Amino acid sequence: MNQTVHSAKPARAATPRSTNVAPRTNDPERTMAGILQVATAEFAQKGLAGARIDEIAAATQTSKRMIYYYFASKEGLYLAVLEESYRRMRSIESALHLEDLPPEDALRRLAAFTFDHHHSNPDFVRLVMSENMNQGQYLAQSKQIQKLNVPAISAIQKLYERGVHAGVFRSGLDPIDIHASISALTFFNVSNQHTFGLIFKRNTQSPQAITARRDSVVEMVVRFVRK
Amino acid sequence: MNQTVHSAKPARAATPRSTNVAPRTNDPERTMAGILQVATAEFAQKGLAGARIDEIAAATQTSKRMIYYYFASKEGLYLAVLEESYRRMRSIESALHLEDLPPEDALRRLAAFTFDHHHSNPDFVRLVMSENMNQGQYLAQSKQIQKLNVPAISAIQKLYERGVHAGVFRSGLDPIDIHASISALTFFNVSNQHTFGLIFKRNTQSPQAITARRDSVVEMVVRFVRK
DNA sequence: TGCAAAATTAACCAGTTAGTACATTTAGAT
DNA sequence: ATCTAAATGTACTAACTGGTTAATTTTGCA
Repeated sequence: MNQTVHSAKPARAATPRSTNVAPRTNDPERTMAGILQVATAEFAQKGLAGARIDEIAAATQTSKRMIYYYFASKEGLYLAVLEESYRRMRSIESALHLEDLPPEDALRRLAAFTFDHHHSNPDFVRLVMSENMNQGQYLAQSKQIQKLNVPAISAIQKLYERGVHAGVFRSGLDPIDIHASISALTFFNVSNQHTFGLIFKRNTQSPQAITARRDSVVEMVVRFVRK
Repeated sequence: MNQTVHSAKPARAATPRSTNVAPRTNDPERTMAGILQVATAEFAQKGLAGARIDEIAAATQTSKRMIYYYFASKEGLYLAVLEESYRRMRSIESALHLEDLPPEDALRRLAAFTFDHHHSNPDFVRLVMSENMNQGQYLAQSKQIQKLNVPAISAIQKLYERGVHAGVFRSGLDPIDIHASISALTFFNVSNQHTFGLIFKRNTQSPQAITARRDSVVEMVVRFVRK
């Protein structure tokens, strides 16, 4: 499947060798990005052990050799995928502007947003599941990732403290604990959809079911902190 | 590692062939149970794709041949492990006697019990994670499993209805939705412990942390249904 | 323009892994 | 005691899979 790359760069007509074959164009960034994109889908779908380097290579516009050239090993590629996914995830989270809303509205918005966020990024959810199956051993190797948490917590912390001062939230709660509950409720909805749907014979992913579940999750979070 | 099996059955001194080698004793049930036990640990640890039949065989007192004799394939063994785990899990759940308690106490007990249940059965949690990575395709094949859900829901349903009639729970809630929330909060605590602990630099599994988290989960559930 | 480093390709390889062929032994029924 | 079916062990294999070797092409720069 080595089709012509419709790159932004113009395909120069360099040294036409034998036939009218398009010349190779070097584009490291595009090559890496392409590999990462394909690998993300593959690892999210099948996990680290289930993913196949050959299949990733086949779905790429480049070759297997390039994977090893840029990422050194299957594990190296997996870690790169993990880091990239976390980074993208956190960057989206930042633009929520919870400061402008009254505390309870802000909390509702945060919970609903997190719910939708997980729901519309199943690949991220599955990568996190996969990494937990690996006991977090790859994430533990990442120097970059462990810095990206502070903003998420500081947002919820500020919001919570505003609510306490305004007299609408009860005091003595732990922001990380609140965050854990929000994550649990919203993550599970995606991560366990298959077994849960199967056992309770419910379509948990219909638009109605999703809306109802989101409302329930938001309500649960709000009632937990409300005075 | 073919040591003598200390079976309940007496090792008959049948036809001493050449040396003083203990004679083989046929014990299908023990063989199957042994395979299942080892395979449960292996699949829970590494998932379907990561598990190795050779390693399972090596950890058993029997041979690889026996795995295929009784379970036909790696997938067959995996499904058997999944079914057995679900069955064991549900059977423990049944003896809770929630009927004897006032509704809110019963709900607290149910939530706390589920929390402890997941916490002390990480292999089960990991098998469910693994099966969700497989999109539930193996659980979907199981005829037996999908019957075991009714008791869990009917318990929570009765409890909830009692609470509504007693005027302590608000009405209009869906028992399965309540169950989903309890499951989410308790399951996540085990399933995502590695990535969560890593990112928030917390030991989420210390006795104190576990107790605090359980209290928080129970409180959250109760506040959700309370009037 | 020439050249060294970076980027890329294609073919290849050795170890692993699920699964099997075949011979043998045990258990229970007659 | 004999016989048959169930149970088991040993050794093997074909395909897969992560990774590599070695040669080639492109690119930026002096």
